[in-house]
Amino acid sequence: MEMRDQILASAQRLVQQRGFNGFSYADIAAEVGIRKASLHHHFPTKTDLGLALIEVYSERLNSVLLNISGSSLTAVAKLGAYVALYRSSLEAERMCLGGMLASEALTLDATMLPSLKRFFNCNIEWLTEILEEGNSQQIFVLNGSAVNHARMLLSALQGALLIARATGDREAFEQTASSLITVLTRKG
Amino acid sequence: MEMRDQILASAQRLVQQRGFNGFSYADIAAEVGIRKASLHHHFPTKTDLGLALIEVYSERLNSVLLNISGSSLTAVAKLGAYVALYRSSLEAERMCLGGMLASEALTLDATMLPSLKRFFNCNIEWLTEILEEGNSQQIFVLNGSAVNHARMLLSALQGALLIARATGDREAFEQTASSLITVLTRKG
DNA sequence: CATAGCCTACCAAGTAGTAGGATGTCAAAT
DNA sequence: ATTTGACATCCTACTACTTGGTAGGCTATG
Repeated sequence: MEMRDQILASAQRLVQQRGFNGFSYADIAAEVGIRKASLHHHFPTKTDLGLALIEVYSERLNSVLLNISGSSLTAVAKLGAYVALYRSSLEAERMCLGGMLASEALTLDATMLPSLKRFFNCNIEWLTEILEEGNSQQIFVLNGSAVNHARMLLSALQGALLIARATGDREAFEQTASSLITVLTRKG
Repeated sequence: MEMRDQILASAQRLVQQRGFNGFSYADIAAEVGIRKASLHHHFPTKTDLGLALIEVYSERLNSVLLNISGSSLTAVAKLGAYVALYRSSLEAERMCLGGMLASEALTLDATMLPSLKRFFNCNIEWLTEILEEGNSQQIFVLNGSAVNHARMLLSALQGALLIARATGDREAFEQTASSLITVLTRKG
């Protein structure tokens, strides 16, 4: 199972940096040191590989999110930890895997779309929890529903990562991220 | 010049829907009804085509934005008109051209990146103007600087479009968009 | 003996891009 | 007014390369 994980790690990096249409089996083969044909033994089609990538990525994210939400951090700090995930993507010049695949949605095999949708839903559900937690403790000042704020946060972070990665303006990402928190926590 | 415009229109649609790495000269050729080789007469390389696309797209956007900011609409309504641009992209199943290219930034010829960066700067500058206008009229309640709010708006709309297009959840886009306006206009 | 994992060798289709020729248009020189 | 030449636009035909994927064989491990 070692090789399978190497392949997944390489493919994940390639998708996050170059997109699903921006790399080939040859790229992975060169990186992990086996032949192209051998890759097809582990993942018969590129769609199989894509599905596995979303699954692994979602699982790993879920476990990280559970760690954060189960911690003793304040709601604000939990949100900060979530933001930090995007920051480290940016530092590695990687887009979020979900966001990258989302941009290519119309070119993907349709079987990948439900998994992708589930990925975003998980993010929103987790954010909603944290927002409700912070709201009930009067740490956050929500106007609309928590789920709407969650959607806003997710969208803004995906967009900020998207743009900062392309422009190379890391400072813009930081400003956007802290504005997002400020907006939630300010007393009117 | 008719053919050149047809090519640009076709290519723009293809980039917005499928990404710069998601279409080929053959796709355009089939759509506009000339041969692949003839396309190279108008745009010798795909990078030339990409540069022209950003330029045309930016110019058209700038003229739309000038119309909005020069109108007698309230600042909130001007923002609403900006949001409407994203909404119509979503309805056409298109990503913003800039956002799409941003996701593929690491695979693009580096000569395209400065134009792309300029595109995002134009958006932020325009949004900053509108926010300052609304702030001085006490229509908006800004916490941080106008430019930070502008970045947040741009990021959130790009992200909302990205996600809604992939999940097919148009309602999520609307909720996000109206949350963004609410956050700006609420009195604490 | 079966199967997992890898290999060489191959395939059909698609990629951006080039060479060179046909046709037309338009402006300057005759 | 007509010829000439430059240039624009398109074409057929092609190249060199990459793409995802397959066929079938080798070897080691259970």
